[in-house]
Amino acid sequence: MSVPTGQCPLKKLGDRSYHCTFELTLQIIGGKWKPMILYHLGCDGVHRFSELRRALNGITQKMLTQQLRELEADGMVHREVYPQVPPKVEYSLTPMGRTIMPVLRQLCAWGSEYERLAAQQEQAHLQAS
Amino acid sequence: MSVPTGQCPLKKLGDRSYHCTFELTLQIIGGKWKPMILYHLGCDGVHRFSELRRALNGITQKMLTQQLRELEADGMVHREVYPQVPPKVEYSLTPMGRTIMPVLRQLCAWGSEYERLAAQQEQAHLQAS
DNA sequence: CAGCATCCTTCGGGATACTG
DNA sequence: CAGTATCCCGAAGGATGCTG
Repeated sequence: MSVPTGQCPLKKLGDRSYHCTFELTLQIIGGKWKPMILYHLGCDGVHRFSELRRALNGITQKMLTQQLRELEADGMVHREVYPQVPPKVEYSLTPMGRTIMPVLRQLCAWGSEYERLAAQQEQAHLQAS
Repeated sequence: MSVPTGQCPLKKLGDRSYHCTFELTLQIIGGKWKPMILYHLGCDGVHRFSELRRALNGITQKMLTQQLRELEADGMVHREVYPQVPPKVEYSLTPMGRTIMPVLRQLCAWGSEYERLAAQQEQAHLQAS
């Protein structure tokens, strides 16, 4: 596994460049909204645009479109357009997209554990005062 | 494990609020620099401020300070100040901070796999044209 | 060396209006 | 419904100078 140091040679993949695979990962699934988008698509399956928007809680239409297009370009998300009126578009994870789910679940599990420990400490702190 | 939907009730932990533990995780270790900072501290151990800055490749002093303070406040990073001239400050992961490393390694491994598959496809595309 | 304070710029992203 | 297309603001973050 590549170790992420600034000293690594710059790699290229398509029009993207990065120093290590960790950085590559962050470029693909990092940012403010992408992890949540992927998580929703992974947990609940296929989603329409407006469903995703409601689920994301606070994301604007512009941002959601933008992030989905980037995920699509990176082969993580599939966009299915139904040629009908009114329009219907469904988003889902590609096979590649599905491979990130175990890691996202781990992140979520880590959060649960952190929550548990932090709550304990908060409790202890209250008792001390 | 909590499912991340906007419909969940808002939870509180300290002065932080979130809808699910996945969101909590992102608040703690998400953002442009934090994953890389944690990864460096986790892989290479203790780091001085200037070492980290060099390793991070492009981060400004202001950002590095800011991110380190937030990680410290969240119990992920330990800051050891040596009272001497010139000053020396060393950063390392706390026990809590170390618990995130397996997940970060998974993210890195995922990137390697993505890189491999994407490179294959790029190759196939070149041959076709 | 490891910061803090300040100023200043960029651009992420919100609001709004319009379309196939 | 699922988008584009603009306009525009404000916070994120860069540059610089100073200090214990």
